[in-house]
Amino acid sequence: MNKPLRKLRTTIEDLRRRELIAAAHRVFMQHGLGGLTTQRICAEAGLSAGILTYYFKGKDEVLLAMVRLNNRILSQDVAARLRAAQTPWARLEAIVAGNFPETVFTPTVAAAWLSLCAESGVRPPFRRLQQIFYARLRSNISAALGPGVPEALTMTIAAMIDGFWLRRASDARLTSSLVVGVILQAVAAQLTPEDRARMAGG
Amino acid sequence: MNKPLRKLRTTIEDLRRRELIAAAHRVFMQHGLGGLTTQRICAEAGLSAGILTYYFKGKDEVLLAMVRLNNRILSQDVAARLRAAQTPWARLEAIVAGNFPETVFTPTVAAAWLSLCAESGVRPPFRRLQQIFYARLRSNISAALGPGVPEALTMTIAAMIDGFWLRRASDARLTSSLVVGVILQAVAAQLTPEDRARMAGG
DNA sequence: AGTAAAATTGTATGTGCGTACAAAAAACTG
DNA sequence: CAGTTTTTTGTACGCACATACAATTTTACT
Repeated sequence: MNKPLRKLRTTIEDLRRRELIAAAHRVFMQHGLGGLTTQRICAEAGLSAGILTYYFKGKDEVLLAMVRLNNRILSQDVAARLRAAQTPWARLEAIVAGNFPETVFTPTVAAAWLSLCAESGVRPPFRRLQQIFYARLRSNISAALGPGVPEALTMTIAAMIDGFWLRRASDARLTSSLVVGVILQAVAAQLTPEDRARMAGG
Repeated sequence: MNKPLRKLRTTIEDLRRRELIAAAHRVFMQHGLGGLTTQRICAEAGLSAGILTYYFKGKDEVLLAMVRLNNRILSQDVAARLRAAQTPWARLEAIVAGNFPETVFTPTVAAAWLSLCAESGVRPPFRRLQQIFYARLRSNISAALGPGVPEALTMTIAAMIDGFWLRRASDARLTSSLVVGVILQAVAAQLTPEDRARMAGG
């Protein structure tokens, strides 16, 4: 009888993997990709230094899993807000606001996010994840805007979201609500009156 | 007579410093902040490994000087374009286009730039330089737009510039001309017809 | 030419990192 | 409880880096 043994094995293995990935995520948020060391990850998880290579092939595997977790968290937040939205305009608000959660839009997190984007530009696996993430963002924006709205507007919205995150790393005064307001106002100014009416309607 | 000796001393010292800073800049553009090692800097300058600590207090001094050089290059490019511009709208075009030089707007450079921004969020000296740079960018935009145009528009323009640079690190298709066109179109759409006329006029 | 100063080299030192691994501890099985 | 497997620990190795420094070469001046 080795069924329960195997089951426990995988259970503990999955548990530890999740713990380490979550710990890596917390360390990443506070120290960025440069300060994300195996020692710190294990310490944050309350485990010993060498445990990482027992459950993972190496640091990179943890990193990729951590990025996936990061993307999942953000996407789920946006998805929840989208479900609650009733009008196209409310859906746009949901996407924009969802990309600037009050408690997360901090210089520290922004710097961490930037360090990841910089790495994404150099390392193909990270780049792929980044592209998937962006594709979903673009798709969400396009869907919210509806047909007939130019693709260029989608690009500018995505660029503004990224741009304000980049700026946040160095700007202590930037707040979530300010940024969301500015972006939404800019979008509204670029829509035709008919589009505005349609999106406010339903 | 030690006058010429002193002169030569400072001349060579200045020369070497400039060479090392320029070499650091080239290495930075290609390898980012993470790949910017003292060995590589010295090799790029055609000098030996230990020379760096002879002319600088340490790596950080070179880094800061390198960032200043980087900002100066970008600022001078924009300044030259601004001098050639005749109308407010042309000045705005100069600023936007000047932030996306064709030969520089590449994934490699974008990744390097991002790695610097990430570091700026964490290290105060870098942050200060970044803030100075941004202040000038904002000031240029505001001056080009002229009085009466809301501050929010300035923010969105700056954010779009940063955002497209961030995106460029992961997006192989993004081109300079495309991005400049999209930004200018977005700005035009947010201006009142009167403002547009005024800016096109003179 | 000769000598003192300056400039450059090459290497040594200490640090922090990722990873490998043997030993210890814990958990499970019959 | 003894045996076996799984899990965890602590440490050790190799590598890359920034920096310090003694040795060497080059330059400047009389």
